[in-house]
Amino acid sequence: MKDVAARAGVGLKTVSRVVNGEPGVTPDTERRVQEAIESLGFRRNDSARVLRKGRTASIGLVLEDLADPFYGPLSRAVEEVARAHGALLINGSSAEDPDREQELALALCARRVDGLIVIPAGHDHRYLEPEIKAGVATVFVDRPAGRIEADTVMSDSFGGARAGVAHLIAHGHRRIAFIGDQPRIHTAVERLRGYRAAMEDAGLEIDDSWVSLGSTAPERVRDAVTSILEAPEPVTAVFAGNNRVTVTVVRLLAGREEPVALVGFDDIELADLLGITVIAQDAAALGRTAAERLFRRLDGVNEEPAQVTLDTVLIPRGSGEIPPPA
Amino acid sequence: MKDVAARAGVGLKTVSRVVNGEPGVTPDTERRVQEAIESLGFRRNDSARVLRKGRTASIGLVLEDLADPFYGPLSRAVEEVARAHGALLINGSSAEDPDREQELALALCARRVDGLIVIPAGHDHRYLEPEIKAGVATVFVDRPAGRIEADTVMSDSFGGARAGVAHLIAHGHRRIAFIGDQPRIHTAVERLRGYRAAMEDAGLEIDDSWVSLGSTAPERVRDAVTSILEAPEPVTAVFAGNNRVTVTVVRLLAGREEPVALVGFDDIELADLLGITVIAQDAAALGRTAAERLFRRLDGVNEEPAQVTLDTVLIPRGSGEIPPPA
DNA sequence: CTGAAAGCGCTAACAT
DNA sequence: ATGTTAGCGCTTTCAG
Repeated sequence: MKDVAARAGVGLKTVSRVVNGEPGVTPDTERRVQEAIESLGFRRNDSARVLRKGRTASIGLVLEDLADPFYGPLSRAVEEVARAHGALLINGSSAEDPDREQELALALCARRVDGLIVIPAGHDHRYLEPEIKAGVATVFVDRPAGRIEADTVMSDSFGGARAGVAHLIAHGHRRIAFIGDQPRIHTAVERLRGYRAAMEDAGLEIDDSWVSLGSTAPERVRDAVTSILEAPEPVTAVFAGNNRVTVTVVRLLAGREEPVALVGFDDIELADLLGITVIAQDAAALGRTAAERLFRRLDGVNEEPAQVTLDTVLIPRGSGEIPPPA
Repeated sequence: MKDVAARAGVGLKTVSRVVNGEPGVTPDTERRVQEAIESLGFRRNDSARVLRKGRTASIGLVLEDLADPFYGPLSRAVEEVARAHGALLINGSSAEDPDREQELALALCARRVDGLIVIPAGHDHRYLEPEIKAGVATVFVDRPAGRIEADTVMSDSFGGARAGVAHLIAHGHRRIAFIGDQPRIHTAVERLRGYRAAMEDAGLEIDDSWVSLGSTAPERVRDAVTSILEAPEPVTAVFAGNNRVTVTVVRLLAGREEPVALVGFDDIELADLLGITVIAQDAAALGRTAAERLFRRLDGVNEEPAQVTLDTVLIPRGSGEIPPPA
């Protein structure tokens, strides 16, 4: 910038004005400055600008796994909103590890992102308190924040699971398994709660052996489902707690003789062709809503932290409408 | 930091040393400084650090669509490598728009990312020349750079498509359609070239009506496939140019009486269950290789820009082994 | 309309 | 082992 000023024969501030499109520069000087910029290949150093202005025009997104198809549309929606506000997106995966989540979130804060969208892996977010106090707008998505008050945007896991299980019950099932993610994950527990509620609504007893929470690794899910289906009095239907579980269960059921009904939480690509009935949540809406909340805060709106819950939709495609064997 | 120094009763540099884990500080003073840091809730401002050090410990990733499942594993692999090098990932989608690609890439450069990984949307990357000269390590992935010399990591689109089409021919097909992405996309053209080569290898003539390049929007693909299949002498097999095309074609073929063979470029989740034969590329390896190259450059290795090509794998699952009607 | 000087928070280089 | 000084490249403030 100094060089540009020298070359154009003007003061530093004038260059700054031109670069930022501020008023108060003669068209003529502006042209000279532009020429100098071109010929020097100058490009403003945003780091310095940030240091001075205090705002980075970037937001951080901490998610669980960049490669999980569920987060694709979510990230994209966040990006879209960020872009509309002239902000860039910095993101990383926590891999479901609370320490890594914290490390990432704090690294983003050290970069002075203006805001933070977090899909929590851990249950204690007090480490973010100083940052939030220091002005980093923060919104939690998909799962609630732990031990702090903060904006949260989630899907209705409880209601969705309840509706899904009720659907199976309506189709005649009485013995229904629930295979979910690890119990430390909030949505897993909520969905299990929904399952229990639906069973209770119908006056059905749950056998403990029908319920299995744990890693979504294919082997674990396979073992769980197999042992449930191979019991003396096997279940006739399975409710799968999320997209990864569903995929594994579908593979498993495909190899069996007797049909087993299935409803899965989360929609999956090509689920229509495979006839998989699902409870779909709108990942893009989740991201969009969170990002919009974030930028509203950045624009100075000062409301109480709120919990927003988005509805899920039951999409019947066949697997959930299979009746129990006669 | 100043405040911390004051509170701990030490000099500025001592605090800096503690914060950065540099040697030359008594355990005792270190403790005092740590206490001051804690009680003040201090966190280093990386913007200032960047300004001073010239390195941001962050890299930019410009891809085409954050939500495309193909880019999930790729981004994740890049993130993994970045993380191993202590760098953060800033990313954005070009939405296949060259102007947006440029805007994004330059915005990232203005943030002074150390390196840039670009999945090109455009064909002229001379706009990056000053940046590269200024030291921004740059690697192109999935498609080649336009009008500049640069590292490039790609899958073998030509060879993959050729093998896929040869597979169909080996199963008896003579009339094979090619449905691909827009002709301005390098991989689309390469795959078409592979198709032509395989046909020529087998001494087969191609009817122009069998080939259709264009948007991957479901409507466009549907129209293209329908018109090809409804011709007087329809094709007996389809080669789909990428994951999005494949998905639409599968949906379409599912609704038909007479079986049509299909091989698709790119693997898809659940393709195994649907029995879709594909040419799989290793998206994670693409990202990993690119990122590793990038960091090798950042570590000062100075080699000539190279073009790396990764092999694809044919995965037979049924759809590609359907023989033509007798 | 334009410019000079101060300083954002940090680190490198050089004292002490 | 610790402190002091200068300056990274920009914007803000205030003076011309």
